[in-house]
Amino acid sequence: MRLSTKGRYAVTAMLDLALNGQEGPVTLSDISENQGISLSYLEQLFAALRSKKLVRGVRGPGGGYFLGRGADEISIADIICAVDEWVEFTRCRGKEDCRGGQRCLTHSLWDDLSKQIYDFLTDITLADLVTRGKEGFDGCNKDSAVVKQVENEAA
Amino acid sequence: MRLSTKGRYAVTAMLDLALNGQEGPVTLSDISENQGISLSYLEQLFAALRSKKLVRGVRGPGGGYFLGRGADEISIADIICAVDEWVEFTRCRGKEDCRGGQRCLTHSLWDDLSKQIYDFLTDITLADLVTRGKEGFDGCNKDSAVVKQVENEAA
DNA sequence: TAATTCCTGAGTAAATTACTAAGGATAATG
DNA sequence: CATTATCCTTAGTAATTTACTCAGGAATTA
Repeated sequence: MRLSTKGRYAVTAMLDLALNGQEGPVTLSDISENQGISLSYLEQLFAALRSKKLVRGVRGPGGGYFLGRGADEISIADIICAVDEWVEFTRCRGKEDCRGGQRCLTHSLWDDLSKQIYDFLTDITLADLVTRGKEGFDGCNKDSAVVKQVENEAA
Repeated sequence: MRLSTKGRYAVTAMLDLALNGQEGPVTLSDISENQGISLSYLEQLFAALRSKKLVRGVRGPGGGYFLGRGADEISIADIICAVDEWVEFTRCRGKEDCRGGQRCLTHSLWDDLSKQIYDFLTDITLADLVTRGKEGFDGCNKDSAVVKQVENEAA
């Protein structure tokens, strides 16, 4: 699994789509303005999302983007995989021999963790985020992991 | 949360340390050879790990690295945070006003997800990986998330 | 003293990120 | 039918990050 800022841009844009796409298509210009992402970069991201059928574009005036399927059928892992190339890390899978020992074990452990993260993000859908967000959210100054981290480093 | 190949190198190296550091320090040369990571890059990574007290270096012949504390007290999040700078993504936290609505909500949702991922990786320790790995592992050809993904794309 | 290891810093090629620019394709609207 | 709004495509690129090479210095053991 790979989770970079590129993936975040994609998830954020998809969230915007899930929130605003109820009564008609959402234009990239809207998302660009709402989320502070450049239009061209969005177009690049949406080319990838489109190719994985995660969004559907409608051309012409009044057009824009819809989610490609229900928000409850789109996982965070789907989105991240669409825009972040899945880079294979270990070298011992497939045809290469594993030298029967140490090296293989470490790599297997990594693979195991990688799968856990993937499964975790597969279980979270856009709909989940929207629902949870609308239920119990205390706004922008919420004690997020980011804030927590900054505080840790200050101490 | 950010999870790049750099973070993977660090986690893999720490796993190597957890597995091999039982009876004495492990040299970076060993890890370099075991995991196929260049020595200089390891030194760069270990400078970061050392500054966060996740490893302890012993100089001179017979020296090497130890884990800075018990493998059950080092989480994957600890490791990744040590080497991957934590980049703040949203712009509406702190002093900026949230324009009371849409933009803030999307960003909050992202923060929430970010926290979930962070908490998830905080709960997994090096010791967990080692234990789980030694218990029920079926080797290198295990059905990892990576393989699953490749299969999905082929279909 | 010599060897071995950690430790530090400078420099760098390759890849990735995030963007600008320029335009074509499609569809709604006056 | 001409205009306009949007998606869609391609090319290029500055800034950053990744992963590395090189060149040494510092501490410790033998």
